[in-house]
Amino acid sequence: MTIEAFERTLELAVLLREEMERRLAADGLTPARAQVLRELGGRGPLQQRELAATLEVSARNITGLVDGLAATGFVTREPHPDDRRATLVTLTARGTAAVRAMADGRAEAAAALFAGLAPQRLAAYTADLDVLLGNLRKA
Amino acid sequence: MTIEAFERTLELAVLLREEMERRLAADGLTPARAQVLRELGGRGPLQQRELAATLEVSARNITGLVDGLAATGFVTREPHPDDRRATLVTLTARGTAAVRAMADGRAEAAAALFAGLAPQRLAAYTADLDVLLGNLRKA
DNA sequence: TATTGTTATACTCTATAACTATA
DNA sequence: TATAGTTATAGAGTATAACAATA
Repeated sequence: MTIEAFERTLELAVLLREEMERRLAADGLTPARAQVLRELGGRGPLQQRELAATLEVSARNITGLVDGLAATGFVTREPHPDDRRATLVTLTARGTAAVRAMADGRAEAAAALFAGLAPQRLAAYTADLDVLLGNLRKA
Repeated sequence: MTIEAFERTLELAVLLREEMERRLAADGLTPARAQVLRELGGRGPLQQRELAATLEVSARNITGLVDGLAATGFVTREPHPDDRRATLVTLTARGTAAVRAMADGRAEAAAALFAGLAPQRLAAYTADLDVLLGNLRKA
């Protein structure tokens, strides 16, 4: 019964997304803006051009996301030292704290999600996901 | 390593959502509009009020979704026989065909997703998801 | 008075196209 | 000429609040 498993997988995806959005909203963030912060947290200051390429999104869209993050104090636009056309999107102290809080929240959510699943089952589940991810990437 | 399993689960959720959206877009539908069609397909004509309650979304939002579906020929607004305030959102022939196509597409996507997973693994995976769903609903 | 659905307004995410400043 | 980012414009999903028609 692949349909049964499929429906359940979709439901998990929906609930998980809602849960993550709730957590972000509590920090004053949206999913798209949070993704920008995560990139900056992992790679340091980035040009908008680089953010657009990484998130696979239009340059216009990045302008809006950075506008929002700047207005709420998570990032600043700094001049690029070598290219006066470019800006370097840079985390503020608040932005850095948010990145850390998101990572902590993720670990906490992970522990809560898999609570009560025996280590063997967890390992089997992870291996199964690899198969599914492989199938999805082929399609 | 719950984090590992968690990240993989999130990635599956994202890829699955993208895949489903691609399929819907090919039929000229968006996820929110498709959800309206699915409800109508399963339950017959519904008042907008009922759709709002089912999708857990504002009445204003339903107005917009039904506007879009009506403009693209998937549904019509029929007068409610007993209540002149209400409208009955009703599938057209095109809407009915889209519901059927979506169900077929879902079965096909399910088969493709779980290809290569032995029946025992599939059953174990489904059981594991039950645990995860239970944990999520508690939170 | 309460309910159904609309108009008014607003915010977020997304896109393409035209434009400015700089390379 | 090409690139970085903006303004202009548009569509989709979401929300609250005010309002008209009807119960």
